[in-house]
Amino acid sequence: MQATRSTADQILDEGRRLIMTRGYNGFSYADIADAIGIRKPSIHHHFAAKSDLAIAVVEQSRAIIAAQVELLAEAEPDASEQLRAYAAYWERCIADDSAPFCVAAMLAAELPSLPDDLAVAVRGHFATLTKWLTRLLTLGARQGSVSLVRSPAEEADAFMSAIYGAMLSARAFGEPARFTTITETLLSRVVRLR
Amino acid sequence: MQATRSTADQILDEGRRLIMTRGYNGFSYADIADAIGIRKPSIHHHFAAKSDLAIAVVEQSRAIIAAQVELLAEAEPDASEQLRAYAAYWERCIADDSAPFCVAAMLAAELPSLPDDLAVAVRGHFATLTKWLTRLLTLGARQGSVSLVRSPAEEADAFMSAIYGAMLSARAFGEPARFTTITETLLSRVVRLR
DNA sequence: CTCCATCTACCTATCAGTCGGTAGGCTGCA
DNA sequence: TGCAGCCTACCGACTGATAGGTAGATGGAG
Repeated sequence: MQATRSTADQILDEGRRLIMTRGYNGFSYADIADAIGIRKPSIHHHFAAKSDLAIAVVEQSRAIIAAQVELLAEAEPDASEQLRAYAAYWERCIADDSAPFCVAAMLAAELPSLPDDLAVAVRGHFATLTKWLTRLLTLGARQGSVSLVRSPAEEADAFMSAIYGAMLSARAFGEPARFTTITETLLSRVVRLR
Repeated sequence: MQATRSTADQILDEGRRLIMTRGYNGFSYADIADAIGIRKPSIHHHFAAKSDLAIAVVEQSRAIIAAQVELLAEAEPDASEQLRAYAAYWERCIADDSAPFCVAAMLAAELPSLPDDLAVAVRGHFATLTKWLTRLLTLGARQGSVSLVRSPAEEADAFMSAIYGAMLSARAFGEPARFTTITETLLSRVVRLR
């Protein structure tokens, strides 16, 4: 274990930050080079093409989310609480500005202009996320802790959309707190009182 | 009235199309020049800077929406029906690919990297839209056609977020129909049955 | 003659990416 | 022990393409 992060990891971190704030078309290798104090060609040594870096960022995000989801399922058997925890996770990220936007959501908006292989990775995230949410809502309906007016799959899509829309609103108004208000409104419609 | 659109209008139209599909950082004056068959510097004659063009696109969109909203209020006094009509408007746009994404939503995602004057115009759209939706939901609650669990302002934010999130989902999955499914789920939660 | 839209020609800055090369660490072998 | 051979990480200098933007000439319409 080394004290400082590896160069590849630093590039990955800065790449994630830039994609979240400016989007794929809004940053360059020069930005990353300046930020971490190396020269531009050195980045190509670690990530041959810009799309390779973006794909690595997306895949890393997916791995982190998958791990979080698994951890969450073990720690909290109640589906509605898992739903809350998912929203709370994004709340924290947006409030402390560590992740003011979901990487995949940002890239989804830019999808029509992205390289094909990157687009595939982005679509993969959405497929995985809706699958998980669908399972979660199905479980919640069985447990009686969430109330659905539509099929679990349709409600999962609507829930995910609302979360990502809330991120957009928070950014549009420059008010991170807006995310919290919106998701609370959302949850108060879906989660059954006990 | 002339048979063909003015060059400025053609530039505006192509600019709107490009912002919707690729975002502000995803297109150039060269793209527009190619699309409408003029040289690049001719665009500068009509819109001095790229940000001026984008601002014009946003302002035009806001004017169109304002006119539509006014027309809608006259034609349909029921708030829940106006809400449905608003969703139906976007459904049509996304289904026929004439406007697969809201210009302001796309720009909102890119906000941190936009020129200041453009950012102001974008934020203006969101302020106007939430104000209208808040009024509409207040009216709906009074009429008894919509059911709110939170304040009209909070519900308006949540509704708007859900609509924009639905656009993102439709794009992420490459399925325009997804927008319809999601907004129907949304409306079924808000609009009271009679 | 004037004005306006458009043009050609050009600018500087930056883009992603390539090239040849170097510094230094590790490995295996004599 | 010493050294050859290879490796990773990084560099300066560069490429062709493209970015947004400018200057000044041209040509047609009122």
